[in-house]
Parts: sequence; structure tokens; C-alpha cells
Amino acid sequence: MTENDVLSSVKNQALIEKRRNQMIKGAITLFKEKGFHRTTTREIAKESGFSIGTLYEYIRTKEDVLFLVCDSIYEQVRKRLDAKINLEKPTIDNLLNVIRSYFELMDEMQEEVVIMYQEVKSLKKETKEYVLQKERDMVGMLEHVIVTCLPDQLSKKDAELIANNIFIQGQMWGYRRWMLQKHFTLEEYIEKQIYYFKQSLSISI
Amino acid sequence: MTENDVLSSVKNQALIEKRRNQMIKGAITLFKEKGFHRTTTREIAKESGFSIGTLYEYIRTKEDVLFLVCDSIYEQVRKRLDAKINLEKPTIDNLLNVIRSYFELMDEMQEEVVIMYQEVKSLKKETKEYVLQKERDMVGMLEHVIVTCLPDQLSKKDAELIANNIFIQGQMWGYRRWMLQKHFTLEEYIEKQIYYFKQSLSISI
Amino acid sequence: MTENDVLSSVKNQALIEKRRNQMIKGAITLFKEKGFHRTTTREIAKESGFSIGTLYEYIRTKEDVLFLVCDSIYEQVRKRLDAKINLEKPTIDNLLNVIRSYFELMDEMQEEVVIMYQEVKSLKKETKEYVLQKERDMVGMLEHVIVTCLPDQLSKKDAELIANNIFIQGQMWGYRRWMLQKHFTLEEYIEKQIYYFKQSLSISI
Amino acid sequence: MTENDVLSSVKNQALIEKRRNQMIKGAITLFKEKGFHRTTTREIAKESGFSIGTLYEYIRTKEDVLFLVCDSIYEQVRKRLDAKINLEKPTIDNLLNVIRSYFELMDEMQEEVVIMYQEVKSLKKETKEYVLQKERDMVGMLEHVIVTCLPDQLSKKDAELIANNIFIQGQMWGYRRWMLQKHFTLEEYIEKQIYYFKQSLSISI
DNA sequence: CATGAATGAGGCTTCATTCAT
DNA sequence: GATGAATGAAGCCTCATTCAT
Repeated sequence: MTENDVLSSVKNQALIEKRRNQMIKGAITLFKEKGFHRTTTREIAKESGFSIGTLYEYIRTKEDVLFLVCDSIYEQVRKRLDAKINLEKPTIDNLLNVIRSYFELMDEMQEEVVIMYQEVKSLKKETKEYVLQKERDMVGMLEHVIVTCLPDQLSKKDAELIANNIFIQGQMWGYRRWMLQKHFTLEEYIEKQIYYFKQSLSISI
Repeated sequence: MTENDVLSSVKNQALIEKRRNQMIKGAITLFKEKGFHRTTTREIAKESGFSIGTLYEYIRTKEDVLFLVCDSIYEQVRKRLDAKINLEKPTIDNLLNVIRSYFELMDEMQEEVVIMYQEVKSLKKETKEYVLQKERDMVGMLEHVIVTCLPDQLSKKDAELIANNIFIQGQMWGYRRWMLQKHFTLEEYIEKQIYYFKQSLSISI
Repeated sequence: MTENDVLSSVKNQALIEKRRNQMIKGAITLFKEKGFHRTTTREIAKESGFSIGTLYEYIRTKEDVLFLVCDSIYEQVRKRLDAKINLEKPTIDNLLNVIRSYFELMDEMQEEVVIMYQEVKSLKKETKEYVLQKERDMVGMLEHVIVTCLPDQLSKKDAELIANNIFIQGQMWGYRRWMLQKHFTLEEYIEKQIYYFKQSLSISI
Repeated sequence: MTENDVLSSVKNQALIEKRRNQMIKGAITLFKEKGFHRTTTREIAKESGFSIGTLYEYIRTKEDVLFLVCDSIYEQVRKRLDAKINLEKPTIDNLLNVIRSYFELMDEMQEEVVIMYQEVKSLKKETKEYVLQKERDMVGMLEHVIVTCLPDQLSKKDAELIANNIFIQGQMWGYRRWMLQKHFTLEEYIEKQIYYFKQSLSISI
């Protein structure tokens, strides 16, 4: 199960790509506003700029749209995070910068992250597993940076836990903005989280 | 907007309480399984042990059920957490015990927490605000314990951040169990989180 | 089929009378506002001052209420019209006074008349026939006055037609008030109708 | 609010026209039989020859059907009446012919008129106002013919009253057929009404 | 007699999906 | 490839009526 497994009756691959991107963009706009369940396929078609008939030329079920959306968001996050990671200089500063970048990324993609967070559960088992694997990969990326950049050896488990903590702290910024963003600016939030992160690993300034 | 604002055409208060509890119980069972949107009112009625007509004697819309469910879960968590908090001895050990209890609570109520986490968004603005206030209250409880039990003064903001971190680490245990519970037992998870919590606040053993 | 054929499980006749009067009064209030179909039996019970259970002690179906209402309105109109008719002095003036009285009555009972006009059709064949007979009787009363008070002999048919014309001119005052009552006062309406009535029968002033 | 304000999700105007005509025809058949409230949307769809889903492609609520039906009936009556009116020769004979035609029209459209008479009240305020305006227009047409064709000047009010009288005498023929059509043929009814009409205006033969 | 909780058939409407053009 | 009209299963909710207390 990958995004290429979403069957389309159209043959022209370039067109498929183009239409799906329109569709994903349209769907995200709508999902942000009203969630997956309250958005109709007709609305998605309209927002995407084509007819309901055309929509169904590129997907088979409404769930396919959700899958494409989730997949697309994950891919975007993953790619952008990946771009920030440079392990040639495995220093603590490098690690901290990755974490900062990750938080900033989560800020920029708040709404998308919220969609994923709330709607992934509506995917059916198989596709959900595929998407969650991407999440595991991303946590794995963080974990890898942590292990690589820290001088003291952390156990695999500790690294995993810490990676998860950072991961959800990033998501929390967007997901719980109603709670946090009234009292913190992004910079404050990042610096405080970084501070406690360093403390927790006894990293001296 | 409180749970008493969900209108019922039945007058007997004790009966309302009883039926609503049946309803909440039934609904939670179903929401665990298939989520709010995929559960029908008829299924809720059936699972609750009465007819669709009776269901609607105690609520007015399907969303009322969701509200009652969310409200009930929050109340339960809040009460049980409250019971664990004893500020007569504001020691660090006491604080750590509260945190441990909170994690254990989140473990016991995993499924309920997942429901809330995913479905609160389907409430309409007004009731959502009411429910989220309960979440703020709970974070506030943690924050209060932290401030009270720590010898060194933490700023309000730092306390708030830390309380939020703990709060979501608790939720994460249930919400991301597919990621965590393969590699950690509850005890491991708790002890590691407690360990890093102490580190981050420079609390010596 | 008479109003005594609406079965009641209550034995006490005086009580039946009392309750039915409450019920008719309540129902008329509601029917005026929203019509028969949009009024629920619960609303009728409430407006009548007793419970839904009690309502059903005195009727068997919702349609029974409509029947009692229609029957009651007809009876009221009939009685009040009857009271105005005095055939001891069968003069033209007497006839004109009856007609005036009838128009005034229709003005006073506008709303009730509208109910009947619109809802009788919802009665089932049998009871409708019974109610319509009352209408025939009333037209018959007018017809009788006409025949009796006019010096020149009118054929039966002509009398019937004229009685019907007057009858619906009276109803029209209430039923088409949105059209008439903007431009006419009741007095104007009556005097003009009387004027043309006299003209049509070549009655000199 | 006009019949074009009934929203349809179908774009092809010709098709909308066609389907709405089917729908109106089907609905009238059913409303004649059981009235608006006792007719279900599914029955309307079936009688119209398409599925319930298709029905709702052309309307938004059941009330829309009622509106279309009422509007269509009024339009038909108005057009047919209009076609009978020829004011090039504003003679009394011409006036009498218009009245005759109107009565004949009411005879042909008895059932439709009954529907309107009984169901317009179920429209909501706004659409009801629109439909009643059409009724005012029709009465206005009669009024205009009366004023134009009569040699002696009638006051505006007198013309209005007389137009209303004729208007409801026409409706009465259908609406009170249970009373009238047992004793009168249409021709008798018309001739007698015309006779009294002439009398009332002192029109000599 | 009075009450009101319980029932469930049935009504209106939505919307994912198909398919002829 | 694109369109959009057609479909009907299925969802939410109402309300007349019953019956145990």
C-alpha cells in the first residue's frame, strides 16, 4: 500500500500527478475547515477545480482522498525535516538546530498536522499502517540524530523515548494551540523546550 | 453549557442520570470501536439497552451523546487525578507520585482518552469550549502540584510548560501505543519519564 | 358518528365533558398557530393542562381531537346563529339583520372558521361527512330565513344558491382577511355586501 | 422569492424545467388524493417517475414541492384567465363572458384549486406571501375587467368587493362541490350567478 | 383516574458512487 | 478524459400511541 496503489482509471501519469495535487490541495483546505467526515466528495471536487465525475477518475473511494492527503502531509514534513538534517557535523549544536527546525516546521504546518492527527484514525487498517510507518520513520530520524549527535551513549530505548517526547512536543504546539499559543510565542516555546531538553540530558550550555 | 444543559424530555432526574450513564457506557464502547461518525444513533440506543425513541427522550441530537461522553470522561479523569493529589505534604516525592498516578490513570483510561482526543473536535464551538476548559483545569491541577511541591521557584510559564509536557506524555502513552507499547512496559515508560523529568529540573535522587 | 362516539375510557360523564372542553380550547389555540398537522399530541396535552396519558384517556386518536374541535366550532357557530334568528316577524329587515349578525359572528370567530376551513379535509370520510352535514344545516338555516322573509317566492335552488353565497361571503371575511381587511372595515364590508344583496333581489330601500 | 429561487443542484435549465414539471404533475396527483402532509417525499419521487435522490437534485425541501405546485397552479389559472380577457371591446357582454370563462376554468381546475386553497397555509411566510400576491393579481384582473366594461362608474372599493365575490364564487364551485354539485349543473350554476350578478348591478338584459 | 417513560414505524434528507453522454 | 445527472442505502430524528405504576 503506497500512494501509487490508489487506482486511477486515467493512464497519463503526469496528469494523474497534476490532478491529485489539485485534489490534495483542495481537500486540505476543506479538511482544515470541517474535517474529513463533514466534507463531501462534491465539495472536494469543486474546491479542486473539477467535477465529481473527474474526481472519481483519479480515486476510487472518498477514503482514498484522505489517504492521499495524509500521505502528502507526511511526505512534506519528512522531506523538509530531512533537509534540515546534516550529519556530517554530528555536534550537539547541530542536534539542537534540528530540534529547533522541527519545531518551526510544526509551527508552519500546524493545520496540516492537526488534520493528520485527527483523521488518520479514519483510514482503514491497511492504509493506516502505511501512514503510521511514515510517522515511525520520522521519529526514527529524530532518534538517529539524537544518538548520532550526543557524545554520551544513550540506550536505544532512551533515545526512542526522547525522540517521541520531542516529536509530540512539536505536534502539541499546533494541536494544543488553544492552550499554548495564548501564553507563549513560538520562540519562547522553542527556547524553553530546548532548555529543559538540555537539562534533562545534562547538557551544559 | 454544562452537561445539565443537554435537554431531556424526561422529568425524573434520577432516571435521567441512570439512562445517561447507560448511554455513555454504550456509546463509549462503540466509539472505541468505530469512532463517533461511524456510529449510528440506533447502534447507540441498542448498545445502551433501549430503543431509539428512548434515546431521544434523553438527548436532542447525536452530538449531545458525544458531549456527554467527552464530559463524562473528563470528569472521571479529573476526579481520579484529584483523588491522588494530596498537598498537605508538598514534597517532591509527593509530586512524583502524582505524576506516576497520572500516567497509571492514562494507562487505565487509554481508550477513553483516545476517544476524547479524536472526537472533541466534532463538538460545536460552544460545547467544545466547555470541554476544553476542563482540560485546562486538569493541566492547571498538574501545574499547581508542580509549583507547590518544588522547592525552587519556577516561573508561571515554566510551570505551565512542564505541566503540559507531562500531560501530553500521559496521553501519548495511550494515543501512540502502537509506537510505544511495543517497546516499553508501563513501568519502564513511567520510570524513564520520571527520570528525565527529574533531570530536567535538576532534582537529585 | 357524533361527538359522543369518540370513545373515552373514563366513565364519569361530567369529567369527560370538562376534560374535552379543556382539550378543545387548548387545541384551538395551537391549531390557530400552527395547524393540525404541525401540532403534536403532547403539545395539545400540555396546552390543555394535563399529561399525554390523560389526553389519551379521553380520546383514541389525534384525529379525534380534530373532530372534537371542528364539531365544537360548528356547534358554537350554529348556536349563536340560531339565537339571532327570530322568525316570528318574517320581515326583510329581519333577514338583513340575520345576515348582519352572521357576518359579525364570522368576524368574531375568524380564527376558528379558518381552522375548520383548512382542517376539516383531514378528517376521515365518516367524520368529515358528519361535520359537513352541520355545515349543510347552517346553510339550510340561512336558506330558511331567506325563503321565509322574502315576500316574492324564490325557487328552492335560488334560495340555496343565495344562502351559499352569503355563507361564503361571511367566511371570506376571515379567510381572506389578508386581502379584504386592509381595505375594508367590518362595517363597510357588511354594508356593501348587504347593499349588493338587496340589489340582486331588487329589494328597494 | 420566485419559482426560480428553488435551488437545484442540476445545472441544465431545460432539464430542470422538465423534471419539475414531472414532479409537479406527480405531486398534484398525490396531493389531490391525500393532501400535502400525508404525502411522503418518496411517493412524490415515485409518482414523478424518478428516485428519491433525483427528487432532491431539483428541490431542497419537501416544502419546495408544495411551493412549485401552488405556483404552477396559480400561473396556469392566471394564464388561462388572461387568455380569456379581451379589453378591446369593453362591453358588458365581454365582462359576462369573462366571468363565465372564469367559472368554467374553476370547474376544469377544481381539484387543483382545492389543493391550493387548503395547502397554501403550509408554506412558510415568505413563499406564502409570494403566492398570495398572485391571488391578489388575479382578483385584480377581474377587478380591472369589471371597471373597464361597466358603463357606470364603480368606486375602487366596490369593484374590489365584487371581484372578490366572483372570485370566491368560482372557487366555491370546486371547493364546496359536495354541497353544490349535487343540486346544480355547471351551466345552471353559472347562469344563476350571472343572473344575480347582473341584478346586483342593475344590468338590464 | 392520572402520569409520563417507553416504543418503533416512518418521515425527511444526504451523499458516496456510477455511468451514459 | 471530463462531465454531471441519477441512484438508493442509510442516517438522524419525530411523534402517535401504549402501559406499568
